[in-house]
Amino acid sequence: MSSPKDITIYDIAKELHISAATVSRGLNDHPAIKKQTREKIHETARRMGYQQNIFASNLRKQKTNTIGVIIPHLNSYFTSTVIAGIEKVANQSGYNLIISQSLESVRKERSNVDTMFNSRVDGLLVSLASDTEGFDHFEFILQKKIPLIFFDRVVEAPNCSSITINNFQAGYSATQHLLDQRCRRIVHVAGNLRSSVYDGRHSGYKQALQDFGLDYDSALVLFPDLRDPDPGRTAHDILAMDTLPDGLFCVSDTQAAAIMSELRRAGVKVPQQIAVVGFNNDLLSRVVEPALTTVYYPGQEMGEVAARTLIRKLNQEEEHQPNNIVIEHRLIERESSLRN
Amino acid sequence: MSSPKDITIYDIAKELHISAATVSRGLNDHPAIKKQTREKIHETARRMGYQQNIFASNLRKQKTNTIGVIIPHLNSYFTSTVIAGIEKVANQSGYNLIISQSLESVRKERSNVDTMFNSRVDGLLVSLASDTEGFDHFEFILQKKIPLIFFDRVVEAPNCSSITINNFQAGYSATQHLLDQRCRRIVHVAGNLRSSVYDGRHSGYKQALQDFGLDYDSALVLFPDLRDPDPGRTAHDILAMDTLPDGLFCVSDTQAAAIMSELRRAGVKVPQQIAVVGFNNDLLSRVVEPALTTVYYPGQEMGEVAARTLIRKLNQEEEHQPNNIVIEHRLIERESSLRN
DNA sequence: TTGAAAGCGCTAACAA
DNA sequence: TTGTTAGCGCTTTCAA
Repeated sequence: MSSPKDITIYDIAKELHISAATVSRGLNDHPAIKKQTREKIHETARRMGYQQNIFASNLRKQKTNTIGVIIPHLNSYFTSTVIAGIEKVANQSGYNLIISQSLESVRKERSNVDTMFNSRVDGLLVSLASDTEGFDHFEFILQKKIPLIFFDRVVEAPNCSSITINNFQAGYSATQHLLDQRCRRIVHVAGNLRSSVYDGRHSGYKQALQDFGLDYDSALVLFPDLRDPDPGRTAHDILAMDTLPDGLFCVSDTQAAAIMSELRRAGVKVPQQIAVVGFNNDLLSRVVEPALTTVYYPGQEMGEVAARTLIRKLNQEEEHQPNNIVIEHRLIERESSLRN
Repeated sequence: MSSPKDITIYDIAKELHISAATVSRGLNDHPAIKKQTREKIHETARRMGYQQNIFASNLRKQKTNTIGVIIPHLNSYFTSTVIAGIEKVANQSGYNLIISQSLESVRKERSNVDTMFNSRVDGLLVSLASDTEGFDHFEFILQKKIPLIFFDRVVEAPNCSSITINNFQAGYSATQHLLDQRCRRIVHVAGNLRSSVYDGRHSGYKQALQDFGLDYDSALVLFPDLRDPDPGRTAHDILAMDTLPDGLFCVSDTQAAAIMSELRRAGVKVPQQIAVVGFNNDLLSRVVEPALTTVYYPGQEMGEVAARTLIRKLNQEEEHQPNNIVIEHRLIERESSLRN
């Protein structure tokens, strides 16, 4: 774990002919310690190369100053901005992070929760795997009174706050945008409807059609496997439809971009024949051709809000009224859907 | 940190009328414990909802079973495959991970190293920020005898193994490929030359030109800020050149894709007028149009090898002969550079 | 303003 | 095969 002999507070105490308790207080800037003593302690600690032993401290304090973060995938622009936001707030408040990915699998998620628990995280920030159903693998976390907050992909749970966008509204306005562009046969490339975000977007799609007086046609809703997406097949499915659709609303930019690229390879004109809307404002949405219309929502802010909410709860700053915080989203119109 | 009263080995011991030491041994499957006792211990532990207190264990064992990983950015396909590889091997061997990003800044990297040290990681896996020069902020890690291994973006350091690809060769063959495609005026969009990977790729580019009998022209080598890339400006710089180049070798796919998209927007034909080669085989390299020729190297494997090497060292399985492991790379030819 | 002392939960040397 | 015991390094109560 480290070199033969680490410096402890006892070494400092001996050096200064004071007690270890005083050294401990001095290092933690306890107000009862004389300023002069405190400074001497700090200086000696620095000189001797002292490093606190967090384990001893944690063991004693019954607190780890660590926040666990469980996310479906590291591998996206959105996720990495969320984490940057969490990290920023956490570091400001003296918390460390343990991050792990569920890779969209409940099984892995379950084991992640266990690991987090064993690491005695003070609190947990979770965005669910897309095939997670139910809440049972979090029950014991709540029983142990470990604060738990969901973000983005959430689940209704007693006593848990959540940070989301209004996915229904986002799906609604994405679809409405396509309708405004004179699309009448709109394919929705959906995600697992067990997942709150995909369910919301799908419902929004449905409602927008209905409000426009169009029938919902389940043949137009596709469910590719998000864990192992094969945009080639999805594109193929679309091309094989009796009547080609004229609009495409995908739950992610990566899906949208990949499918769009396949469609164009097959000679389909975007947006003239098929207008395309993605989701997330991923980096690639600006790079593909045509640039993707997409729904933007601020990952960094979502991360910051989630972390701040958790830390407030950890500090008991307020009665833990669990509440649902909704972050703003925005449709960004680009060439992939503009037909005028 | 958890509910009022956690179950400890003493509770189990009392329940079974045996000693805490026996419980500890039983839980750790110590061979000296009778099978029957061991099973009884495990079962009681499960029944009572026992969870090990890692801090007490770490404190006692002077070992954390944790590996620290410092990387420039979470936000790329390559990085996330590397981490998946590290995670796989680490979990198999019972190690946990602490991950943090330097965001391409030495300052943040330095503080990450400190945090890792304070968390008493058993070993450290590092890919350097692009502006890192020198090695001083790792000195104390080595002094404390914490095994340190670099991967991808490495630095010459005493007693440290490293896992890389041959960036010189990769840069060489990317450039050679462009020369084969009849490019004679090849722009290199480089990275900070302090960084091993970018330096290697740049040298390879240089050497390939020279071997082909072309002069190296520093006006053709651009250095965009990787932390805040503005491909618009880089593209603009290229378009403003007296003679337009006919080839483009970028140190990353994201750069290549973004610049290519700008160039095409300005009416440049790719690959006919300018052939483009990227690096990393990022997800987007297959999605952009035309698909990007790129250099592939296996992130997952790099991660696995790095983790395996570190764990071997931690287990002292072999004399720590520091060595340089080189992973294979491969040029993937796609439409963005094929002019025939 | 400081010190003495107990104990957080676990592991391992030594003893039986 | 199991138990006794000490101690990892720190914080905090109580006392001075």
